[in-house]
Amino acid sequence: MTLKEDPFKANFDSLEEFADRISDLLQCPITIEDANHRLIAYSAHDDYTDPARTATIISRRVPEKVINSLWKKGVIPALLSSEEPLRIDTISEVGLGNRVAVSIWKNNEVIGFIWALETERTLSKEDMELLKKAAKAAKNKVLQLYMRKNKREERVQEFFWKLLTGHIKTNEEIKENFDMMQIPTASLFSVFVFRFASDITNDLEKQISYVLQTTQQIQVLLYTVDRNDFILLAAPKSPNQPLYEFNQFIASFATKMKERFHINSIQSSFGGIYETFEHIEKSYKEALTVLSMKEKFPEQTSSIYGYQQLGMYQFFDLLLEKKRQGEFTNSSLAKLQAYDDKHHTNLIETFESFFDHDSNVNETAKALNIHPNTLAYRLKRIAEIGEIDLHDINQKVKLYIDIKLAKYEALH
Amino acid sequence: MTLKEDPFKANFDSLEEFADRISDLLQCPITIEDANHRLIAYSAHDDYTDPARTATIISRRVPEKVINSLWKKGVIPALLSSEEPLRIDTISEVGLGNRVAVSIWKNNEVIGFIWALETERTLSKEDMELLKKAAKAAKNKVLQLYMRKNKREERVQEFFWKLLTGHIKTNEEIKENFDMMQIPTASLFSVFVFRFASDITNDLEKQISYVLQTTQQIQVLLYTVDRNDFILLAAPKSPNQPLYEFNQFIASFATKMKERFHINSIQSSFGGIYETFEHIEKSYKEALTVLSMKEKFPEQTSSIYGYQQLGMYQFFDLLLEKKRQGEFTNSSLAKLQAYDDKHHTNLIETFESFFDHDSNVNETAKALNIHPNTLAYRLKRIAEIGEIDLHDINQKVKLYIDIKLAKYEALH
DNA sequence: ATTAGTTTTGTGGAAATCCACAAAACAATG
DNA sequence: CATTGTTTTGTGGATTTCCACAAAACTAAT
Repeated sequence: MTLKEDPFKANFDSLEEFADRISDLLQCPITIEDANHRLIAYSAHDDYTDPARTATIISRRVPEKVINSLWKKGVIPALLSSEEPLRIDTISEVGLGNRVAVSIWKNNEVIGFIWALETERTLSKEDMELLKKAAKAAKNKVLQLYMRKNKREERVQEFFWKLLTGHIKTNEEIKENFDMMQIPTASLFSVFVFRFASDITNDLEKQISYVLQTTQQIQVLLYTVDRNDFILLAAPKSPNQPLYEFNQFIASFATKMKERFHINSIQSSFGGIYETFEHIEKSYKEALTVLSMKEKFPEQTSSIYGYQQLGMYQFFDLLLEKKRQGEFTNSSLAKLQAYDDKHHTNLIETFESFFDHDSNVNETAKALNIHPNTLAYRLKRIAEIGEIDLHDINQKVKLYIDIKLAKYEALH
Repeated sequence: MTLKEDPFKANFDSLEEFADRISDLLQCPITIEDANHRLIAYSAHDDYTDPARTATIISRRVPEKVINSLWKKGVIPALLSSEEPLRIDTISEVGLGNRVAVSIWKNNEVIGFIWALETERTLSKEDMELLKKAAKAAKNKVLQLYMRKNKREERVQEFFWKLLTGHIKTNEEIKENFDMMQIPTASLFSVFVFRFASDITNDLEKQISYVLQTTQQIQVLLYTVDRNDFILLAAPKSPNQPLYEFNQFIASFATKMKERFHINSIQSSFGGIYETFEHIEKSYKEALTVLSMKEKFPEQTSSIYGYQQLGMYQFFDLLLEKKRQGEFTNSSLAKLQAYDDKHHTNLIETFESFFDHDSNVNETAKALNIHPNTLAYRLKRIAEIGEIDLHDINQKVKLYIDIKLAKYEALH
């Protein structure tokens, strides 16, 4: 095979050099990414590049909206299932001009992509063939990067577990490690847990990792896997609305996993949002608490992900313990329960739902499929039978908590 | 002194005999009571007696409404301050006909009363003198009764303390003791604690005891004193509305102590209402909890006496403990607090009051002396600053509890 | 099947709450 | 002292809630 037949036979010092070589041959700007769409290398001395490429180079990763759009158009799935180069037409919404892409393979796995922008000229069939060869030639270089990353990854994982289990106590020590491993630090962070239906396989881990790496809604600091839990330390992009950002992230994570990999039924949560790293263990535990509560109160907590949002459920374990010791007997609840049992009524459920719906008569009636007047009548009955004053928030809160607690106890 | 001059010089086997003797001499029905208006003896073979006397004999105590009325008219205070016989005109509301009364004294203390009904005839001045002598002669007999009672009282007190401190465990053993000491048992009961401003003196104890003995709103089973606490085991008259009865009793106890003995500022409470005697210790502890909560949350708990009514405050000690361990951090509260501190606003107080008033805008505005619109504005601000959803009852309850808890912690 | 008691649904008008907007008061700042 | 941002008060009208009463449906027991 002559150099003309395989122009990438030569050795290259760096991937940058390699990118320049392709660029020279094809006469168009070249970008090389890893499997997670992080920039590995790009050709220099290009006259024109489209906004998407510029943004990619600046932030050293492909912008999320571009990735999203490529998924939606089916580009990435196609690249992941074939070694053939693929032409992508302009997607002007995300600043993407015409281009050709090819995936870089190692065994049966995609480990990167090469992009060629068709700014000045359109690639011919031969050019496409050349690009395919380039992808094959790039394999080893990209793989080396991967290996190095993996080794580092192992050390980082060990460190993360130490943090999660509270084996590193002082903030200085933690910061030192962060610096040493070149993990970015953040002023605010929280631990996320994504619980999958079954144990997380290597493939699944890669897919999750892919979604995380390409998500730019949050800043990923560290992550690891524990059986069917995917554990993540992450920081918000801006410190103003961390809660909102985190919730957004969880929602989009779920939809992405579903749309792209057909994985549903992920239970997600995150712990408290803290400023100092000593609280990582705490945040992790809190995230686990949220998951356990979501299991026990699916309806109530369906839209709750953060420990903050867990509200009063935060101390249910504590209360349950005392309840078990026979502490909090509630005669109102006992009376209502007795009445419900005897007359097959739903007074307790009615009260619970009413309180759940912020004491809004109409909403509650709708939720229970009853007439608002029926609700009013039942409430009057509840006050009579349970001997409670429905204007006394204290009694109401107590009854509400006791109802939830009884449910919780039944499930536990 | 001849028998004619002092016709009571002779010995009498019983107080009944003594009552008959007075009755013979004065030609009218005679009733002898102890200091607590319990019937000690009464003359037989009387043709006519008024309804008040009949009721007294039947129930072996003067009906409460009669006592109340006698206090109101100033009769009892007069009898307690003078040895002279006193004529009382008909009080038809309570079925009391014309009569003459005299108190029985021992040293400087009244230990009983003699009542002479003027059914057939009106007593002359000489008759009144005779009655006074009778009162003097009755002293020793009545005193003997007292002594016997006191001895029994001591044993009973010891027993009660064992119950309060949980030193008698089994229900059978407790019942046995109750029977042995001839204390009436009841199907429902609770422990009351009345806390006075200073240590309870002998005099005060007698006054309290007097009010208790003459109260017929509840059934007094046992009582004792612990420094400035008066501890009482009592049962409701009927098992239907124990809560209501107990609350009524506490209110009337307070007014009576105030009106009759000018003692205000009694803190009252009662524990859980139970059916089996093993729970006496628990009920006592609960009553103490109520008092401690009343001390810490005077406004919120001013109309609360029963442990039941304490509602969510029941588990505040528990929560505080966890809070101390740094468990429940509430970033919403923290943010609101920071804002309040910086801008000298009252967001937290506003929210607290709003929740206290069952989310009623008008009431809250009135309580805070602000315009309802101001309240609406503040609530909007609270939602923004604290990042909480004011339609989410869970978050609201949590914030509310955290606010109260912070107050509680500050006080403790 | 009848009946008494309880529960649910329907109706209409009084009362209250909610909402958007404007105006005024206030505090902090340079 | 003028400016700026925040907070409070005022107003009018749309909307919702509340309440009392009547009617209908349902349940359990005779």
